[in-house]
Amino acid sequence: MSDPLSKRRLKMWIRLLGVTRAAEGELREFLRVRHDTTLPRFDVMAALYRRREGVTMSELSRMLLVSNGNATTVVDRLEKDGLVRRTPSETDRRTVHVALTPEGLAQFEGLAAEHEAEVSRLFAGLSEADLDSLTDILKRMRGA
Amino acid sequence: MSDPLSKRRLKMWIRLLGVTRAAEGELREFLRVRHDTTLPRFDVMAALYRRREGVTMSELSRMLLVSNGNATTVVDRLEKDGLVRRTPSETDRRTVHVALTPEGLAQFEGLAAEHEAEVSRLFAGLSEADLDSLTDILKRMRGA
DNA sequence: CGCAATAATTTCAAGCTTGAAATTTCATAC
DNA sequence: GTATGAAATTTCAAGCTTGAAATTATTGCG
Repeated sequence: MSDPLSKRRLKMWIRLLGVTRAAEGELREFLRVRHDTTLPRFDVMAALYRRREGVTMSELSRMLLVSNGNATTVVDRLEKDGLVRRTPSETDRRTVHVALTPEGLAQFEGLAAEHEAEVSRLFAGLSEADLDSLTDILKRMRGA
Repeated sequence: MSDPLSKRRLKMWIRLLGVTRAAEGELREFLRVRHDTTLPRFDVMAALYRRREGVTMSELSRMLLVSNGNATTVVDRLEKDGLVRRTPSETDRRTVHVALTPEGLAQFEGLAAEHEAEVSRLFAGLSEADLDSLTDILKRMRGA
């Protein structure tokens, strides 16, 4: 199992983790300093922005790859701040729909463009060709 | 700022985060189920394994890209379990050296090969050529 | 129908993580 | 040599995260 290919995959994973953590750190600081918010809050709002009609708690945690309990607490805090709203489902009383409030939508729209610019700045070293091959590889990694 | 290249970089980042989180989730489960440990504990032990002579707390948190306070608490727990040891520096009384104990070393060596195999399994879809271009791109992302 | 299995969500304890403040020690510039 | 600033570590409060247990609701099988 410790063939050269396996070792290379391990080195790649360590490198990948380093790049991701460094970028997350920069984005976290950006969100904190410039917008007084956090990465998990941003992630939830971005997911709700993409699905304007709202999602269930389970869908939300699947989208973000976090546990149900985690989604609950982040949504709790956003709801207390008036940025998202829970609505009980009409057809299934176990289910809850979450969506951005108008305030949440407004805040996110004020954030999104700057966030995109920050991400673009972080990865300014990547050309179109880099993005082509990287995207191709990432797609195949996800499937594996 | 919202040119097509910027949008592509953002999509790539979201995809990258997805791949990383999915892999982290699998590794976390692997460590929990098969070795009764966690990702941050593993990360610390792996860093100390690479630097067998020991590192300072500051070096450790720089290596892992975590805050000093975080390194302190993870090392606290590992020390309580007898897997790492703190030693005061002889030349600078502010500084502390951390290193694996013999027990820590033995445990990590029992873990390392299986961990590598698991990582390799997770990224089995990547060929040598993929690793070439991916490594090249990741190197340039880190510098940016 | 009745009930067992499944599903959606929340709750909970434990651990992780950050960023800021506090503590102790060292370096250096007068 | 003394004070001022910088550095290494820990502490702390707050928030994040997990995984398991608890709760409530639905489904489907007999």
